[in-house]
Amino acid sequence: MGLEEQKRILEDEYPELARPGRAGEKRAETKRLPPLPGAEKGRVVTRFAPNPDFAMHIGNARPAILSHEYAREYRGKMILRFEDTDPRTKTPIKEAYDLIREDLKWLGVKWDEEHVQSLRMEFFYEAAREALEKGCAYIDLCGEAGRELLREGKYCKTRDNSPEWQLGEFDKMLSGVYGEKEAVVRVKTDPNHPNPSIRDWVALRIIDTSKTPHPLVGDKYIVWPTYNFAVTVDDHLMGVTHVIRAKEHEVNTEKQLFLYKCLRWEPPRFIHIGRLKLEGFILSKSFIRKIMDENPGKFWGFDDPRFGTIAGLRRRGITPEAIREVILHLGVKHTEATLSWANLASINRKILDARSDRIMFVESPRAFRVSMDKCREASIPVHPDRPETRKYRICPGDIVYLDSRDVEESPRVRLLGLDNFSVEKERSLLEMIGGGVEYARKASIPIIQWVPASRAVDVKVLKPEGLELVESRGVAEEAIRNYRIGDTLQFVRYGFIRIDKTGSDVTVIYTHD
RNA sequence: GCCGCGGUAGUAUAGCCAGGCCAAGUAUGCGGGCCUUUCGAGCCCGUGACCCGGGUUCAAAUCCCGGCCGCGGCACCA
Repeated sequence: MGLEEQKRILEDEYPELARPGRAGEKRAETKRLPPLPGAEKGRVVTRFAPNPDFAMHIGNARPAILSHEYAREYRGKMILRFEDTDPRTKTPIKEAYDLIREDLKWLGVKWDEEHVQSLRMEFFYEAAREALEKGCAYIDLCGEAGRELLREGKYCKTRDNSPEWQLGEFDKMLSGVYGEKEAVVRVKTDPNHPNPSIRDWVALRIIDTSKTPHPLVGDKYIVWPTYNFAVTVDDHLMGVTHVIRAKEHEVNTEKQLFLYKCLRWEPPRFIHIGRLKLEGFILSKSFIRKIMDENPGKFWGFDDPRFGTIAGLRRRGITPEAIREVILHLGVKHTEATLSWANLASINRKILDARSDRIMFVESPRAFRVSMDKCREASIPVHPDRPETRKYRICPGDIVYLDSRDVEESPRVRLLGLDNFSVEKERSLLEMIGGGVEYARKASIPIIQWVPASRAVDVKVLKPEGLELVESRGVAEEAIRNYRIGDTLQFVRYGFIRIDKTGSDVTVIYTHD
């Protein structure tokens, strides 16, 4: 069926669809998120609560983007809260606070409020006193034995002491009377709960910050809230209505509900989503740390394009729009999802296509002398959707570079924007045969990219493949110098790339085809 | 081992709560075609799935039970 016929049928049968549309418009109608349970317009408060001990990866981006999207959809607000209450085993990294802020901004996630838990310690102490006073929590002075007792469904006898005693002991904890592991605040749940970790879970513990100082507050505090306690208190204090977090928190939700109930706080709605993996990429913090340690010099840092970190994807040329679209498409499903690279690349390609200028790049270049009757001007479109072109004056005897594979595959080629030639490999000669683009089409002569030798720039292409970075070299039109680090381009018939380094030669990272 | 959650095409997702309009929609992938001075984009056509077994019902992807498989959790981590 010819195009005209297709158009006619479309217009006859579906006139409402026949209006010319652009790719962007189609994407605008991306699927909507399912409604938030119990949400009221203007009263939704969500939060994204990362631990600043590492850069963000695409898995963390999921709750961040969903929290933002829902807040926006319901005209509510979103809170960014750094959960840095463990200076001992998950020590926060000072730089990570900014890295996360940067990544979020880049992803288009805008937050309305920001808090840092290590700067809110008084609130946690206050809440602890309230819990102690109301009999929702107690001080466990049994040390290691306390945990053992709970494992057997029993508990430390201090559980039954009066609120006055509890408050008194809490002050002693704060003033440094007890060392690590000697005293701990527990929330009363059910000492016989089938899940032992839920039995009277720990709300605050002592961390000797003279040994393991906190990057923000040093050794100012020794009594630190645990994740579950800090989260519950802050979600309540900040009026969070909807918590969207990974499903590894399901048990935590159950723990937290005991506190909400005892303190008569209204709990938010909890939505648990599955973890997200990206095909062919490593996301795990610990694994990234490990391979970086084991292979000094091999990786570039958090933003290595071989990692599934936000910074890595950015450096590779993935757009925030594509990440957002993919994540919204995933929705709030409970199951684990493995994002296929092909899918991400496809969405990204459509976005990049519109905004990436075209440059001719030749991999493994081979020089050919042009043989023709007179000088000619070649016009290379900067972008197929726009009229601008780059002009090259090519004269008999000039040298051009062609991809050696292209000349292997065909005895005749059309140099894009110039003319048709027959290839004489032995003499490294291109003999003009003319005939225009119509002839090239009809005769199935491949239209290939080429680079004038007099105006070629050396280019190094780095292609991430698993844990390797495959390097190849070639030449590109000198027009590549018009672009800066961070710009994306399409190398004609090669793929999309992002400029990573400029200098005497140019280093680019291969994004995808 | 113990607790919890889930299983729709190669991948991802819609539908499941409120059973029929679902011989299952969409994206991507794959095959074919159109268009095009790129093997890109766009357009058209095609391909391909309800984990298995029982039950309830006039009717089940949807509800119930069992099995299998997958995932999460079982910290004084977040």
